[in-house]
Amino acid sequence: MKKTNLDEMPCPIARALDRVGEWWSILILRDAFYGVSRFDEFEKSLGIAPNMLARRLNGLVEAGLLERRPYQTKPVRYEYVLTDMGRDFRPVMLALMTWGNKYFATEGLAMFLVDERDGHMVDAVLTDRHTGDPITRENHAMYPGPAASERMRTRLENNIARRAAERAAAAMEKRA
Amino acid sequence: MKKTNLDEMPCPIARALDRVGEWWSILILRDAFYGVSRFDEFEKSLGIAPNMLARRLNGLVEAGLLERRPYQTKPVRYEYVLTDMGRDFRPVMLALMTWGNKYFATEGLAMFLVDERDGHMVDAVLTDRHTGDPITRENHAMYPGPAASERMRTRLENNIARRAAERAAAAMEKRA
DNA sequence: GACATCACTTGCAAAATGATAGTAACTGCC
DNA sequence: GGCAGTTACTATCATTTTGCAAGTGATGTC
Repeated sequence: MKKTNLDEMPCPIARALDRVGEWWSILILRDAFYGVSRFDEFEKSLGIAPNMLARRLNGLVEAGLLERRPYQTKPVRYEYVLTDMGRDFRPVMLALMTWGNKYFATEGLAMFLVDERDGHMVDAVLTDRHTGDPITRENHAMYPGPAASERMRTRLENNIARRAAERAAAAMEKRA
Repeated sequence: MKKTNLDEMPCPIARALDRVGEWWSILILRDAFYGVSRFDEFEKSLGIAPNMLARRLNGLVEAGLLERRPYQTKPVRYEYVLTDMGRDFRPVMLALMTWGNKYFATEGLAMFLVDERDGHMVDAVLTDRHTGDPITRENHAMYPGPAASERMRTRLENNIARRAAERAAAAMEKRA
């Protein structure tokens, strides 16, 4: 979350991190997904210092993930609620949770995803919306688009070429 | 990426962030997914100062996402490659990319996901591995598991109760 | 009128970041 | 044999960020 000027950085991952890449931001969003919205709730829930919390909340509001809105007058008090952009961040959070559960839930699960229609525990996987196929290393790769920088295009094309070569070698292997 | 002692923090999201939550870490992983593996490649690709790069690479190795291994002797030179844990981080990256593309690709796409079997562009969605249903705000929620802290359990249960009440109210509305 | 609530701000020490420069172990070239 | 080039770093240090502790202001409650 720093000097990165966007012209030099068309990468969607870098731009996303520019919004949520600071230490507390994602934890604040996590709480927002639980329905936490008030300053003191965040403060207690996270154990964060109030000045840090104020800085991060302002940052997330500026970034467009949270909206600061008054919930009472006399005295005016504000709460912080997710915008559409913020709500759309949920898949990232769930992917992070899935990964965390897989590797760091050494004393058992602390939380998991449930389908509330029938109460079953859900294993979240990324799939192709169109075909329904799971995304895999074997079948899927990133490709440069029209807005890619030169550097990015080169990197991605190198990767694509390398993968093609590997596949060709594997096919040879199989035939032999 | 700091003082957080794990006993106080069973949340899988917090633990995940403890490993990859620092500013450069995820960008380094992004490059690793493109096949970048050498110190100077990362340095050039990211435009990062070498001391920072060394710190982050060491961090990611310690965290278990990268493996440092010699690729030549005379002189010994090391490269950094993804471990299984690192490779499993890919869905998080792709979710981040999807979100970034949706909101910040103002000059057009810089990169996108392709199914290389037929070359079609993929829209990645999180789904239930078992049923294939997409994960939605309406149908899915986080539930506390056996390893949840008291605070976390309370927060999640509050959220679940709030959602149930909202659903009940919505059902009333519909009936009327 | 003392106390509590809530959303913050201020001041400051400690820690992290990052620009610049340097090192170490080689290889290849003339 | 010497000198540039490659690669993977480390060292130094100014700047920036973090985060603890304390304070503030508007209001309502006992």
